[in-house]
Amino acid sequence: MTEPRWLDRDEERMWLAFLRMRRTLDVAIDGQLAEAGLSAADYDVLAPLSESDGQVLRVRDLAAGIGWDRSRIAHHLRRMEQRGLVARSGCRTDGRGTMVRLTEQGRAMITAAAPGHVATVRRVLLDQLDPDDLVRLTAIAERVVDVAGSAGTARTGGPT
Amino acid sequence: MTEPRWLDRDEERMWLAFLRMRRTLDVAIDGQLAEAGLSAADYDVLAPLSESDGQVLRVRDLAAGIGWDRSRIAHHLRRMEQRGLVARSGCRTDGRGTMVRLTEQGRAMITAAAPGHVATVRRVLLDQLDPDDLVRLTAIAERVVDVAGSAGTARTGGPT
DNA sequence: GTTCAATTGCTGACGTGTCAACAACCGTAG
DNA sequence: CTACGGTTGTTGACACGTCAGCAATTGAAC
Repeated sequence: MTEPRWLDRDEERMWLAFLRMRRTLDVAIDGQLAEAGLSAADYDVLAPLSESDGQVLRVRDLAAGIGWDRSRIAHHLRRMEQRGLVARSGCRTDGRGTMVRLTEQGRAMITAAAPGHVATVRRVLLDQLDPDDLVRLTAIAERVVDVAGSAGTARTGGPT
Repeated sequence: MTEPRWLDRDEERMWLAFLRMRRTLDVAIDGQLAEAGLSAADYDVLAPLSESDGQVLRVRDLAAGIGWDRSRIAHHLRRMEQRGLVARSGCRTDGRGTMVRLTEQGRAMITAAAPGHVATVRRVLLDQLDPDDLVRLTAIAERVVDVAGSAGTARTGGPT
């Protein structure tokens, strides 16, 4: 791999635009949520909780649902508990487990933030896509996830 | 805004796939750079330096080029300097300024990492796009950046 | 020259994410 | 029952990014 194939003009333009779009979306979404007193990570945690039965989930399942590792969610739940957004309690059926419950305040926060969040996603991204774009972008994203996922351990270019 | 328009099935599918694609790209790119001993932030700093005349840039210009604020780049340059990747020195023409120079080791690191980085970007994203996708995705990204950029201060939905 | 706002870079404090290590617990094999 | 590997959640250490505040310097106004 001494002489790689560098990006041509159009490829570099796409890549730079893609990186800038990511940053743009982050700024818009983080900013809107911040107005509601939440971070994007808070929203990731609160959304599944608010949609679950009894506003309660096991930490393991919550983490798996949003793709976080145990360490990250433990740290974040501790901080969210200190802020009064969630409450933790032991799991009755599994001594190892911990249940997370949405507090009344947490429910109020996510309820207040959700409409603006959806509106922001719509405004900055969805409104910029015509129906065909939507289909294309979905297909691209799913292809990227699938290919990189299945090739997670496997090697790619060179001789195996 | 008591009754927002929620995402329909296809919109939600696209948004979730988009978020997963972001994470997939991050994991792939961060992982490849980590094998070369660099973080994505390191790469952002080293790439412009390696392409500049004399491998030297003023901190202000470097920060502006990659879109970082002064605080972030000051912190990161301190850490990179401790690792021997860059060196700082005063600016001769402006007493406030600081010049950053790529060290020999820093040059070696970016040189070693760059081919794999480009190959990874190509493998996980570019190779998944046919020529029409490339054009579409570029247009979408640039549109998102432009719209959100020009609407940065302005308001959207409500009465102006 | 003096004054003053703007620029530039740095720092400390704080919240965050990752890594390695740990303790507690479960399920199963024996 | 005991032993043991796997699971679950937590913690401490560390790197990172943001924010507010600071000191030094510049350039322009006077």
